[in-house]
Amino acid sequence: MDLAEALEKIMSGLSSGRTIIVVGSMHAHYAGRSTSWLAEGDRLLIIKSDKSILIHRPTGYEPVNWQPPGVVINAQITEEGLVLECSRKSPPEILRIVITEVYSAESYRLVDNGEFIIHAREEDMKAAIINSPDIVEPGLRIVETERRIGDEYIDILAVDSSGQIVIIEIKRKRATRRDVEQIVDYATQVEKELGRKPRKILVAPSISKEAASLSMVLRVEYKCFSPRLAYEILSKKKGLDRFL
Amino acid sequence: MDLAEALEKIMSGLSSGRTIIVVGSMHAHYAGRSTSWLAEGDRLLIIKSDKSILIHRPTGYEPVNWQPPGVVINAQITEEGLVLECSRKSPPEILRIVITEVYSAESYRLVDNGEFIIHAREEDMKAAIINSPDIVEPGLRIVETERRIGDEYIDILAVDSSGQIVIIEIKRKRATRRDVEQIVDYATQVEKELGRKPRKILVAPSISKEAASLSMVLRVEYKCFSPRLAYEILSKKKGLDRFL
DNA sequence: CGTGCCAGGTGCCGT
DNA sequence: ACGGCACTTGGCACG
Repeated sequence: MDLAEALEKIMSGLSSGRTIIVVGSMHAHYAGRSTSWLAEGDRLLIIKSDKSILIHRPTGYEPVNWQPPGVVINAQITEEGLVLECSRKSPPEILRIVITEVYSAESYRLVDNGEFIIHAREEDMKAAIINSPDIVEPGLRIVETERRIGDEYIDILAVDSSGQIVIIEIKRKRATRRDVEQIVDYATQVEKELGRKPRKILVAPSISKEAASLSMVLRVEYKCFSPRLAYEILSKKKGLDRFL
Repeated sequence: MDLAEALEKIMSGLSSGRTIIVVGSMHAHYAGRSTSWLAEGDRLLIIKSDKSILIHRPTGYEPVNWQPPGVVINAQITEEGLVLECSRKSPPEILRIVITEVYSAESYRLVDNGEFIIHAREEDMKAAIINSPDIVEPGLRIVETERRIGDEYIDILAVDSSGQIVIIEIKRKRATRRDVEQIVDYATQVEKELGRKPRKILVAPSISKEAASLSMVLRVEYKCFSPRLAYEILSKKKGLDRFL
């Protein structure tokens, strides 16, 4: 396809809020939070209807260059080729794309109001524990969630059957040494604020060897629980609720 | 476009290692590390030549659903529509895409050997400091980089003009409370291992108010330095080297 | 393979 | 705007 023709497709697509797909050979330069050069090659350029921009190579998950939604786009043909300058003010950054050959350039009016539901995340683990604290320990009572201590947040604050304060930190993946350190830091903050030494329970599907030995030293308890199991429990409960 | 025609485009594209772009109405279900449902809507489906898969909505940077490179793809037409089952074993997960309407389906043989160079990252800050330790403090001598302490890594280990050990932790962005805690943790490890209390210097373009007050308490020093400045210094040095 | 850590991370939510 | 934090984070380097 001709560069001039492609420019027209892009301009009309931009003005009508369509999603534009250009397949072609291009190079790009980015300057902003970082600085990058992308040499010539065949790529997929996507300009979405919210003016977010993606340059995808023919492999891999990530775009090689991009701009977030809402950039200002300036398009023109120069002796270099079809030049797109995509810039924004905060943070100040610019992506300059030079398209030298166009294999395809089309725009589409895409209507997407489809709901997106995601489960089996940390949020589900939290919900399941709030719903049934016994998952962590029999007799546990939830006091507060997302409690702010200083600048940080504690997933769940609870009280055990003997009346002692319990800090619960939830991780959806294998708990690391850092996670153990984090909950200890929370405990220090809580003790400073409430004047009582809390118990510390790390809830995660597994725990690394290093984290396990550190947790012994720092008196952090570990309870095995997974996002998948949490989701199953919640689904079952929801199913029952429908019956009752 | 007809679903059967689109299926043929996809199959031939897959067998010849092309990058496939389908624009159409679809819904999807993902199960694996998490679980998600995506209701019907207009989207952009990309199957790259390495068999990575991306479903992009008409807005935003991120794909709504995806699969990393190397999945096994099964495509067929059922009464639901054009069904793509993309699965992999480790971790076990599957993305099931049902395309009900196709606006466009094309495949392209993309050749992309273009180099990608990126600068002004943490790596550049480290390189600049190793090259000219005076940036951090006059008289500083680098001892070791990426020193492993336990399971963790210290960016730079150095010795100051008075012979005291210095731990340097580099951050490309504003230093947070957590960064201060991290370097203190490193210092504890170093003291345990080397038997001497090290100085702790946090190098970052800026520091949050909370982090600054915490650094006072925990005796963490702060030195202002940015990835951009590091990159400029390195570029200048490289330019000089060419002359000498 | 797991383990740690950076990333132009992005996105969400809160002050 | 800054701050904290999860994410199917992805990506890389290293033991």
